[in-house]
Amino acid sequence: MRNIYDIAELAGVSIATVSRVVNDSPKVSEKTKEKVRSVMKEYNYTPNVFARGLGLNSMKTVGIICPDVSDAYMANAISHLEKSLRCYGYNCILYCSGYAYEDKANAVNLILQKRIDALILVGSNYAGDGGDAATEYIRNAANEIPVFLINGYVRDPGIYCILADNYQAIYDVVTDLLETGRRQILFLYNSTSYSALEKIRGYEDALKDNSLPVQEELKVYVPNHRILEVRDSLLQLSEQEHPGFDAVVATEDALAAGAIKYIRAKGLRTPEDICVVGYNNSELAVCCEPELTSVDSQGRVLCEEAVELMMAHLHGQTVRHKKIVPCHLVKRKTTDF
Amino acid sequence: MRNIYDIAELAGVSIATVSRVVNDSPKVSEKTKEKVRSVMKEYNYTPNVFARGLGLNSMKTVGIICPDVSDAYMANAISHLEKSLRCYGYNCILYCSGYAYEDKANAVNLILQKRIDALILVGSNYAGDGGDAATEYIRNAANEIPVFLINGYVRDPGIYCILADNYQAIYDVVTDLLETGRRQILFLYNSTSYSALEKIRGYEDALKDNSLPVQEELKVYVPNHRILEVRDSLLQLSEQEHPGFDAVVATEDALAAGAIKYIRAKGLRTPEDICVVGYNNSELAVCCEPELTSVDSQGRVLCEEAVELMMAHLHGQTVRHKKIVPCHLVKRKTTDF
DNA sequence: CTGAAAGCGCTAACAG
DNA sequence: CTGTTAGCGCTTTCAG
Repeated sequence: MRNIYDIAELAGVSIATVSRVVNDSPKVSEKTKEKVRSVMKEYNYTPNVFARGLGLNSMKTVGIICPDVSDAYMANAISHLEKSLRCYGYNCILYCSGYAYEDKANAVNLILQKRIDALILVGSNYAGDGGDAATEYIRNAANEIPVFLINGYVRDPGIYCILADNYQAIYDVVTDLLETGRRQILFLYNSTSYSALEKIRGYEDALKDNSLPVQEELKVYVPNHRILEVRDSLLQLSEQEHPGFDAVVATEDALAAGAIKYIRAKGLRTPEDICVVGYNNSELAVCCEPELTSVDSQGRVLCEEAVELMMAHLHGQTVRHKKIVPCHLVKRKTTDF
Repeated sequence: MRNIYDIAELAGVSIATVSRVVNDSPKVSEKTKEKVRSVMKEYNYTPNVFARGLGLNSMKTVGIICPDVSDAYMANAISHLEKSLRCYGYNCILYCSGYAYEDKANAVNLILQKRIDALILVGSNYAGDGGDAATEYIRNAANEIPVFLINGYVRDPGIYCILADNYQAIYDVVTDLLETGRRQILFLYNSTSYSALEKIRGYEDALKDNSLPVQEELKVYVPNHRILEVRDSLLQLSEQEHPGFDAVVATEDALAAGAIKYIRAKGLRTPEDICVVGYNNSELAVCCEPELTSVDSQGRVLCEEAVELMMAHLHGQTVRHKKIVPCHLVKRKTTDF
């Protein structure tokens, strides 16, 4: 493995010139550039990233943290982020933090020490429930490097938020459901993250705007997203005194899949007896039987926007702190509109 | 942001001592360690990773390449790898390469420049079909740093392979199917990667060992893993002259899910008319209706083994070049055994 | 346009 | 046990 001195000698120039060629500086004659480049090629020279990092205090690397890559939504997001970042010549270092506050804060602190150029937090879990205490570590991080939240929101300088319009998406879905005559709409969720809160708000507002009461029993929380467990929770619910429902709006496809399993277990039909709407438009949606109507939360768009914003910021431009991307409902067979 | 000189001065020692404390060298008195540590804490000092990398020529980072993190199997693997590696204090840099040969080779070359300590290639796509030309870039990489293949196999020094016993898994499944009287077993695959080849071999051997012929029409290749497209391929097949089948063994749950959709579309029943067995035991398996019997390919175990091997190797121990992990069939409702 | 030289912050002999 | 010092390979003034 040769270094810059070798190349300089081989090319008959100084290391400064080699460095300039590597960085494509305009103040080197095309002729010397040619010469140096050919030598670099011949000896298969690649600059040492550490030394480079030391000098520039940057390794063209951005940190990505998500609670769990094995979650389909996040995996998808990371896939898009990685791709977009690479287009700009940036690498990704990945950290899966888990969901606990302490673990998340810890992950952020650890990854900051890697001298990354920017930090991306995937998933609205990082915004907590919007409370100040829950986001302190994010604000600290933003003091050192720009922080980008995918689908989270923290209002503070240095923090940039790219969000799907989850409020509107749910508002619209519930409104649609109401219009087709559904009256008992179950809201099924498994998180109280920022975006979950937004979805709840959309649900409630749609009801209110149609002069319908918000029934607490119709907002049901399940502790995870395992399909069969969701089904069982619902089954259990139906054995207690529960008002019953003729539609379910879920904050995630897996929950909706659980609802479909429930409907089947009860010998009911969808959409006739109960409509179901999922969220994220994942593989699960089409795997369901019947196939699930689901809102597409535009993960790819969010990620691409985030990277674009980041690049603008890194190049010294001032960028907006918040960007909202509309969702899109993909109608399949579990709804009758 | 302070550096080692500041800390040295503040603590009244030399930078060498600070460095030793940072690296927890045993040849520093507890007393000075205490002192230095307290100063580091007080001023919130963290060593510069670049300078450190320059000196040690390592940043405790391993490169992970997979064709596509948005694939459930790979996302899962990466989740486990990341977790295990972090336990040993290693970071991950991630690269999603896509499936094309050139892109894969390119990814490997790019990531090598990052001076990673080891490289992990996730998915048997990296072994190609076992041909020499298809793995040249892997062997090149292994010349510089140890390479670990998750579910791939390349026999060459410096390359370590951790594999699920896919051959045996399929062999056993097919044998089970045969024992319950199935005779026309469709083998559904969408790749000719190393592990896919192993699975085919398991399928063929099981037939042969039961004195049954291998019918080429029963090995059907589909170009992707989109559930509905798989269904359509099968539907199309049934419209042509095709021997028909009473069981399907798929190399991936999504393909099996497609088969289930097909069965439903034809108005048939599973398992009565057609048994279905999937692979990887993913979320999709339980989302299917009825729930899918699936081979658990032990992704977590594979990854943990890989990291363990890697650490042993990095610590100078000699480790075996190949490790095979048995699979495990998870029986659900699409089979009658 | 090109070169010389001073760091960047840390590690690792080498001396005490 | 502790300090001195010479790099690690590159970037970047500052002169020419």
